[in-house]
Amino acid sequence: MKRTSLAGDSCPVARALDVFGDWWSLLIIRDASLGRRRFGEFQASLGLAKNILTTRLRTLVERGILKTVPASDGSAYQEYVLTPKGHGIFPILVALRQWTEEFDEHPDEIATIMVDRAKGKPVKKLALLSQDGRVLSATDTTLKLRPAKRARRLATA
Amino acid sequence: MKRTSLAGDSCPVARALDVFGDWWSLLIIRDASLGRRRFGEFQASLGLAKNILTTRLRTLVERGILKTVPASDGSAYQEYVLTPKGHGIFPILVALRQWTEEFDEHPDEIATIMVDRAKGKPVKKLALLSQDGRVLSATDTTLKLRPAKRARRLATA
DNA sequence: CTTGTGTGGTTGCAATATTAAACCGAATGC
DNA sequence: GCATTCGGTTTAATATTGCAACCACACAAG
Repeated sequence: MKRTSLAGDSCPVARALDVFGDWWSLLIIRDASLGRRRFGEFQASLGLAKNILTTRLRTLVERGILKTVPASDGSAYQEYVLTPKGHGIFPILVALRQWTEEFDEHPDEIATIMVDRAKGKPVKKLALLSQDGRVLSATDTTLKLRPAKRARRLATA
Repeated sequence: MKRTSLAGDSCPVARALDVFGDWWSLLIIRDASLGRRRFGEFQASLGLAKNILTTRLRTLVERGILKTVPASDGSAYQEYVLTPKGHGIFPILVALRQWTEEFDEHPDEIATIMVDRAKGKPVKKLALLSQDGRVLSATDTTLKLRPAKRARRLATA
């Protein structure tokens, strides 16, 4: 089987999926962003096998999404918290949430809505904007080859 | 293995992952949003086993992400194109792309950048806005229980 | 200090998914 | 008509997941 690795892929979507594109990682990250920190909290919340949770936490730490912190409630156990790189996944969670809110067949089964903490009102949909502020749809965008980074301070001739 | 189904979960993130959260589906959707339509195009582009591609395409069709259209270049084969529900996944792809662009250890390996088709300039980062237009970070948001939909036209007393 | 319990894992084994490769019929191309 | 491509299906080998049992350590009570 050997899940083909996407780490060397040139597509940024594939590269992201290589890091947290498996069945559980994003749910662990979601839980972490909701404030869960302990092994037992994740296990109880997600209901996954403990050995799987162990390996997922380990690779998420290896990849810089989570870090372990020595303690928090005084006990000698460790906790798992998001790094900045892990917090950066937040917009992806929002996008997933909003897709379900818009397209799910049984939206009545969705338990929660995301609100602006200050006002308590639902957030707006994520919008993709151009540099001059227009809202862009998929068809308004295209991909360009990334310009090669020019070598600094090295003469090209 | 029996991947535990997330379809009945009350979390919208989990529900989305249940639909296209496996190793290949999002990459197929990415390819479809780039205009690929044929079985062979997907297989060549992704390099996955053909039987897996077969089952993935079938479940994506079942779940309303893709639909088969009878032909397009006159040949008697069928093609796979995104439904509106499938096109709705676009912001998720953008969010994944932007996460890699911001946090990947080897950003020089990313081949493409997403640009505004009209102007050719890079798009801005997805922003989460409140109803009154403030940009929200993860800590500016919280989750609230979804208010139950009240039955229409039925007196509550 | 000894027993008991909860936390945070590890280890086996059975079940399942992925892969690569062979095979195959129908549709095209020549 | 003949070879090739397209779009799969089948098969066997291999990898991953899930479940359950086990285990070590920390901590608390006595």
